Amino acid sequence: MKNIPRKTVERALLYIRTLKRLIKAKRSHVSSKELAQITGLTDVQIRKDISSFGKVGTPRIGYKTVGLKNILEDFILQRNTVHVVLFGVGNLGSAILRYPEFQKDRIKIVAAFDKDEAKIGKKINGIPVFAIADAPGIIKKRRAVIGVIAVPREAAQDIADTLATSGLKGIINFAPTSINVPAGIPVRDIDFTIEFLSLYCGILRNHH
Amino acid sequence: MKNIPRKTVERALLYIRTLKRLIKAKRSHVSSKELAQITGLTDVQIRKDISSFGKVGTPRIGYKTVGLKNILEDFILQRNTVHVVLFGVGNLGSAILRYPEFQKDRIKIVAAFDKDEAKIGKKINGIPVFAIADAPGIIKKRRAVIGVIAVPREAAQDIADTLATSGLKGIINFAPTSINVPAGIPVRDIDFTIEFLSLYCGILRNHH
DNA sequence: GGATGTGAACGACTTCACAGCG
DNA sequence: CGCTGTGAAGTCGTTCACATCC
Repeated sequence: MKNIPRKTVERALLYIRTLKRLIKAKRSHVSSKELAQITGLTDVQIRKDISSFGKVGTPRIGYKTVGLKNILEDFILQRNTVHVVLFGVGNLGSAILRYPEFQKDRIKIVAAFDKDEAKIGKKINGIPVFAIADAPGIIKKRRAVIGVIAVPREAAQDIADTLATSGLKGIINFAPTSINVPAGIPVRDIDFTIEFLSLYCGILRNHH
Repeated sequence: MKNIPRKTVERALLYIRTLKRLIKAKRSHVSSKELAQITGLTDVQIRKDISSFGKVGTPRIGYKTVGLKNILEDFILQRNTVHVVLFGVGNLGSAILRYPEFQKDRIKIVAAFDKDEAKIGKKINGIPVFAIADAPGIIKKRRAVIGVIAVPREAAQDIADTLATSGLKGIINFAPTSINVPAGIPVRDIDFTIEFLSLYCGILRNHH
């Protein structure tokens, strides 16, 4: 099988989620057109995406919901559970620790870290909070793969340095700043300010 | 001036943020190369982006930090403050209400809404919480432009319908589901699960 | 006939190579 | 020279048109 483009992977995760819902609703088949309606994409795009995983649909009938879900999950996620650690148990960090959708999707936050003595030793939503100095050991012991940065901007780079040397394979960065990490460790920035402002710019442009 | 591509706009917001920091550090000029280092982009990309706003740099010297910041802000944001309303004062919603970076960047959350009677009438970080039924009136009175959906998945579509008929011009959707809105209202999905899993997929792929 | 699957055209964005200028 | 600015080439992703199959 060829290399799947990143965008296709992202949409595939969306298809998996949609298929789960359809399966729960006892639907045995679904067409690309219906998937398009639900996801807000086009039917061609969906067929193109799915075709990268092989010929799995049947003309005139569509895709088997269960079969397609399994194919996508096997190929994309390999049925693993993703172990995650989080840095920064502030407002945003706590909200992430309590985010209810992760368990359903094989994401497990296995530890949190903060510099605040008052928080260390506590549990939030069952997840223990440790001192930052303990991070490397716990990351290895709990087989964490992804690190989440939810600390204030000023502290982000320090944390990123810690992460990079602890064996984590990827970073989600909520801090509103670019962080420097060694090549080979992918970073996903989730920057609320940028999202809000760029949406606003788009609105301004459309109204001339 | 031509139409600025969306990606360029997003990066321009990043440049503005970086320039502010440089200005605070009393730097009068900066080269595309240095901006590239700080932001993690390439210098060519930065010159290309900036050139869409006119010829503002001087060869051999670089860009004037203050001048460039003003040009970008004027063109992109038009020096407005963006008024935002938020739906869903749960863990994530509360964290967004308390997010400290918004004020610095001309984003102002002017009201929040929740269906929970216990929360209505309270203030969080100075932002009042109202009943959802009050949304259309308050959105108009406070000139809100963007609505944020931070409610559970099941409630997201209902809220989206409310938003669309209240005169809001754009939506930020944190709920892990696609929402249907009338054409002409742009939606930005910020989907934690998708971000985590697609990062993980990329990691899996790179390690074969 | 009505759906999937796909090479080809198209479009958007990035990178390259180099012109221009202080 | 060193840095900006930019047309051209290249890359990536989407859309189209149509062949294919039950």
